[in-house]
Amino acid sequence: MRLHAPLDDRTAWSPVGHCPIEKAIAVVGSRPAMLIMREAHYGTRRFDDFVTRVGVAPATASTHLRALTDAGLLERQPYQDEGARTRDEYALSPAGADLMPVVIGLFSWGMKHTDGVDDLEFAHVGCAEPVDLRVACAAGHEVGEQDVEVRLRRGRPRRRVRA
Amino acid sequence: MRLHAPLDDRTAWSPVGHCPIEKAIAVVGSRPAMLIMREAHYGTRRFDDFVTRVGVAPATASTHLRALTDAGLLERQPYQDEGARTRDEYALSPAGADLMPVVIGLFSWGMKHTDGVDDLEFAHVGCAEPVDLRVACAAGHEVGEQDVEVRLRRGRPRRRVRA
DNA sequence: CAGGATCCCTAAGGATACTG
DNA sequence: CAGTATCCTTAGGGATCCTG
Repeated sequence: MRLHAPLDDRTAWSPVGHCPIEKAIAVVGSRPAMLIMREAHYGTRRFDDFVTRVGVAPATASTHLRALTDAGLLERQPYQDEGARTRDEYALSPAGADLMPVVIGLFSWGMKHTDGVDDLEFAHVGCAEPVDLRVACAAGHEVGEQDVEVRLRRGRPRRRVRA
Repeated sequence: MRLHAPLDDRTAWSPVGHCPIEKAIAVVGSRPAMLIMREAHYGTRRFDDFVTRVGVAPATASTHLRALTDAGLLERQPYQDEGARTRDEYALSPAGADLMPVVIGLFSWGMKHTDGVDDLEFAHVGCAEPVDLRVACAAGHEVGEQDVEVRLRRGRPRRRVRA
């Protein structure tokens, strides 16, 4: 990976404060937040399940579930078990689902580069073949670390998403 | 995303403690660590550049550069400017380069779902087309959040990487 | 320039207990 | 079950100063 001119002039340009990675980290950069998102991707929706399966204190779960909901990654949805009052569960929003590549990326990296007892993998439900991430350009070329550069976006500025 | 049987029995199975994502987070889960890895991908190699461009205190940079080196994501390489003594710089190791999908994933998510002034994108050096992540199976099918499941790996256990 | 050592300080998270 | 409230503890990180 490299930086395209004029970004490669690092005396003039620094990502500090205006980097999308920093902003993403501000939302899902903590351990509880990321693990809650993992669980949400695994289909977990209820408070107590998050507490148990993530392994955090209720207060921590509460804080982060709220923050992730406020940030738009989770959506509160009412449900009602028979004989019980209505409660809320936390479902993945579209923005939360968009985090899937990051979840898979961390998972794959951990499987490959850390030691452990895990023998897990992702699979395509349709054809049962293993699933992996690919980094590719719009022309379809698969690219490695050496073949990518960061550049200023051309043309019209991207559409702003209203909060 | 879903969990394949028997993993979907969450009373019997929990990822707590043996999840590759947890282990990945233990290494790059902090803000400074992830931003240092971002910088390493951008080509930054020298201590002071990390301090400046990540925006952390020297002590913090020192701590995390050491931890990332110990974890095998960075490699210390001696260099010598003319008239100065030899010093070390920190280069991306293969394991560090393997983190590229995560870096790109966080970047893309941040660009799409957070507000900001940034107009950056990744491009393929070869053909200048924009680069993005794709989630695909071995058969080549591109898959979305609904089409992925986590299952126990079949066949021979994966090769262990010696430390 | 490339760090190590110290101090300090705050925010994050665990434990526990309680409520609707 | 789904939280909230309170307390407590610690690790992370900033600031500052110092060294090779």
